[in-house]
Formats: sequence, C-alpha cells, structure tokens
Amino acid sequence: MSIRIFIYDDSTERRDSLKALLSLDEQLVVVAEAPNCIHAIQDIENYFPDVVLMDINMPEVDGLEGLKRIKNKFPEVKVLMQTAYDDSEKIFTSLKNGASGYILKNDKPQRILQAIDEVFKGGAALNPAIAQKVLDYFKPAQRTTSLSPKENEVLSLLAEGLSYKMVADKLGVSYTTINTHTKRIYEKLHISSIGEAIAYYYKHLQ
Amino acid sequence: MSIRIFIYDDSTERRDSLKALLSLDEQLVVVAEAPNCIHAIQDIENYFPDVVLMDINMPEVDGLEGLKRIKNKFPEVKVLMQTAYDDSEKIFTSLKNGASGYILKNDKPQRILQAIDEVFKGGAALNPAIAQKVLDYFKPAQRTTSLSPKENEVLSLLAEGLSYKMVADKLGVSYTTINTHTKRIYEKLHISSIGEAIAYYYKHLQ
DNA sequence: CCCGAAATCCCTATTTTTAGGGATTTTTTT
DNA sequence: AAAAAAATCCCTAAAAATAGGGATTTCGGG
Repeated sequence: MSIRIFIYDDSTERRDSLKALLSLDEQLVVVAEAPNCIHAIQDIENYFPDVVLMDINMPEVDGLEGLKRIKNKFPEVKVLMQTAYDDSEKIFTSLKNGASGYILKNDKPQRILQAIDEVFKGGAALNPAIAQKVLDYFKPAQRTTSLSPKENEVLSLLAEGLSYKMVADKLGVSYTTINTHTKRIYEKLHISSIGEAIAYYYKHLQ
Repeated sequence: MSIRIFIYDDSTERRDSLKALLSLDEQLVVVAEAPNCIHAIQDIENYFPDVVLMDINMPEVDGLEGLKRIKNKFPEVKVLMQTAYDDSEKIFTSLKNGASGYILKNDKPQRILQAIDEVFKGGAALNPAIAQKVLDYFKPAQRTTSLSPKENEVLSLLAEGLSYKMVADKLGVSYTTINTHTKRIYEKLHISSIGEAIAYYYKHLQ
C-alpha cells in the first residue's frame, strides 16, 4: 500500500533532489513529474497520484492555476503546495482553492516526508510559520488599520448602503475605481461580499 | 403659450369629463387621449405633450408600466398619476419611476387643474393624503417593528455577512424563499439593496 | 533619483442580487 | 369559519457585484 506522488517543479535539480528524498521512504512512489502545469489534467488522468507536490512559481502555468484545475476536476487528489517564500496572498489563494497543505522549500526533509504522509491520511500539513499566518487572520485586530485612507472612505460609504455607482459619484471617480478599491478591501479583510464588508465595518470600525 | 396634455384612461366617460374640465382653462389643450398605454411611446412621439394625465388601472398595459416607458424614453415629459385609491405600493412605485405627482380621482376639479399647472412648472403635485404617506416613510419609527419574525431572522443573518445561499442553508429553506423574504424586507423598509438593509439593521435594530 | 504604496482607470467573464411576476400551505386573527 | 398574514417555493430577466487580469499616475521616503 504505497502513496503515489506527482511532482511539479520547474527546476530539474529540485525535482531530482525531491525524488532522492522520497525514495528514502519505501511507502512513497514518485509516479511522474513535470516542470509546469500546462498538462495538469492529463497528468492526473494518466498517473492518478494520491498526492501532488506542487511548486508555486513555475513558468507558463503556475502552481496556483494547476491547483485550481486539479481540485476542480479531481477533488480527491491531495495537493501539497511548496514554495520558497511565505507569501500571505498565495497561501490564502491556495487554501481557498483546496490545497491540503503548504510547506516551504527549506523545511527539513523529515518534515516534507511527514507532510506527505499527513495529507495522504486526510490531514492538513502547514509549515509552522504558515500556520501562524493563518491563525492571524482570525484575530481581526491588526487588520483594522490596514486599509488605506481611501479604502476606509469607500468602506464607510458602502456601509451607509450606497452602491458602487453612488460611491463613485460621491467621490467623483469612476465606477472601476470603486471596483478596484473594493477588491483591495476584500483582499485585505479576507472577505468576498459587500455584506461581510459592512458587517466588518459596524463590528470593528464603528 | 399653452400646456399640451395627453390623457390615458380606460373609461371614455372619465376621459370626456376630464376634457370638459380642462377646457375651462384656456391655457390647457388636450392634444390626444388613449384607453391604455400599449402605444405610449408612439403616442408621445406623435403628440409631444407637456403633461400626461395617467390613470393607473387600465387593461393591457397599465399606468405604472406606461409611466416607466414614457420616463425612460422622454424624461422631460411630466407624468401626473391619477387613481381611485391611495395604494401605498403604487404610490411608491410611481414616484420611484419618476412621476411628477399623484392625485386622486375624487379630488376637486380645481385641484386637478392646479396640479397640472404645478407639474408643468416643474413642481410636484401630491394629494394631501398621499403626501402624508410619503412623509410617513421618513420617520422610521413604525417601520421598526413591521418585519415579521422570519424576516427579522433573515435580515440579521444577512447583516452577519451571509449570502442568500448561506442563509437558506442555515435556515434549512430554499434559495427562493430567502429571495422572497428579502424582497418583502426591501418593500417594507423601502430600500433596494443588501447594503441599505445591513445599514438599517445596525442603525435601527442593533 | 528610485521604489513602493496609493489611487486611478480599463476589459472580460462569472456569480449574486434584485425585480417582477405567480402560487401554495400554514398560522393567526378576527 | 373566513380573512389576513406569514412562510414557503418557482420562473425569468436585468442589474449589480465579484474576480482576475492589466496599466498609468502621483506622491512620499529613503
């Protein structure tokens, strides 16, 4: 009873060292590899891995897009994201899109093997630094001040019940500007609707 | 310098008596008439009236629809709504759609002539009873308690930032039910967006 | 002087919400 | 018991919001 693994990484070197690492655990079998996600769907169809080790920064079709494609078509396949930096936005984009874990490239080898095992068993594997960031999003404190002056102004007008168009008129800018501000507000607050934005406003900013 | 008037009313009798009335004022000229709004656009194009006297209850295409069509294409034409009853919803639908006034059929003849004159000059003419209803909507007092228990529940969940779908799941009912509740909430509070609803919730119900 | 954050604007496509109907069943209230 | 109010569900179409890109300008600090 082995764990079938597919590796995506644009560096041949890196793929080789990963294969060397994984070969230490006889339960793990690297069934195939690729330098990017252009053929992600076919890859999965052909090799039906249990776990995908996914680098984020790859040319052509990157890991975030690959993750989406794979989870969309094969929700049962576990995808473990792997990158050099702990970029907050990418972490959340990944988790939102169904990643089973997020590890860093300089994590200890033992950690990586452990992570694969965890996600295969249905758990989630997060590098501790990543885990901290995730938890941070549940304490709204520091987010309060993260909005720019304009974003705060837009949010307060939305909280009055104004539509994008009305806010645009009131501030003398175009609709698209308000759309952009709102997108940034949603990004910063990690929400995705006007209702959540207004609830946030009255709960934390009022 | 006369005022060109178009009369919409399904009762021939009523149209005749209106024409008789309006002929008393030599400034007023009834340029044409129709028993409903099927050809409203063409009517206005052909006769370019200054003021339209619009009955609400007519077969085929009624006055509310006629109002919308006319104001949509010819915003400069004044439309004076006229009906037998002071139905709150129709009043608000009319005013929202750009009616210049709202009078009742049993208003005194003198009132009717006056109303036409007012709207022609760019003013608004409201029967006093109607005016009262309109003012009522600006005092939020009585609206506070007007929501049904379920409507209040739905509103409070929306105010938490939940989408229609999430509210539906949470309450174990279908999406369309929430849609309907929301429509009723908006009607009762005389608003028309989730933003206004949530603002109302935090300002008046919290 | 360069960099980065902030603010502005645009395009495209999808998802949600809103509006306008209609309709049935259950509860309450008279 | 009949009427009114509340709650449920459905359909369709239009409007608004959301998501994902990209891009330019301004302004303040290092």
